[in-house]
Amino acid sequence: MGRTPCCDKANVKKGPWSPEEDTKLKEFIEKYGTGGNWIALPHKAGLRRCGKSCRLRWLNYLRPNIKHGEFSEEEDRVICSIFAAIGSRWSIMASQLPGRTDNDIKNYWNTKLKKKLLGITPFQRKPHRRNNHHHHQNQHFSPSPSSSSQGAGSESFPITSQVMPRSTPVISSDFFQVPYHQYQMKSSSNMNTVSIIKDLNYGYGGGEEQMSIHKESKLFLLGGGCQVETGLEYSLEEIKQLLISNSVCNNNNHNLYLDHPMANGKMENSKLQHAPDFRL
DNA sequence: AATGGCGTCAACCGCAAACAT
DNA sequence: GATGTTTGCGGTTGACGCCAT
Repeated sequence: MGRTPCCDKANVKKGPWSPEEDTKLKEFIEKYGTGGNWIALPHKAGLRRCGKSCRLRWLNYLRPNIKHGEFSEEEDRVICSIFAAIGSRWSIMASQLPGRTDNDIKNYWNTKLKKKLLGITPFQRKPHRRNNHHHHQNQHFSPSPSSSSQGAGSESFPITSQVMPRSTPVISSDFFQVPYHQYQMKSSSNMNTVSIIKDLNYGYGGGEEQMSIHKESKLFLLGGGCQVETGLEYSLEEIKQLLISNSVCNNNNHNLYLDHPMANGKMENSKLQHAPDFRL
């Protein structure tokens, strides 16, 4: 029994959206809303598109108040902070950055910010001009020599309050796989710190709360059955070191992952299964 | 001028969680 | 509680444009 397809793949259009399709989708949603059902929406709106595709187009591009163009240093900091704390949780980052989408942030991280942090200078090129129906999107990050390593070692990254609801036990990126339970991010009175609180209500029932921690990088707090709060302050230099060390692991085809009940059986996560044994 | 390499970004894919029945 | 459906997420891919040769 296979997975039921979300749409009739033979009859849906794929690839870039035309301005006409954009208009149709936008007008339909503005008029009727999504109706709580993306799967049915394209048919109602007269679009030959998969519901998922419509949703993505709306969320990443058409919905109001989407911010395109260069990221500010403040936004860089937020992204770095969250990445250092919990890894590639793009949607959480997006929730911290009004107008930014997870896709945007992911692209920005993968193409620019990561390199920027590692000291690779990716910004010599002039910004691209995209093709016709994407002309409106690119005001690329303009290279700013001062933005890459300025303040390294002394600056830390502020972040505002956010509860993080998801419970996937392993996160990954091409740089990292780091563990987390469910955490709450708190801003402290000192806006330059990020606090992450482990959610006590979230548990795997075993009482075995041991986790492997990247000690040097202040990556995570340990539970041991009680709530622990740790103020995390990441400097650019620390994040850079983190990237480098994980990059090394990555090059050796090792991934970092947690020593945790979910990782030791219950979890049938392909990422875990493929992760070679490399425990911190 | 031609073209191959590379960077960027929108969009797709597959998986797991959340929700509905 | 079991099963089916939809949504949300993160990783990956393909198309496109710029740049160097």
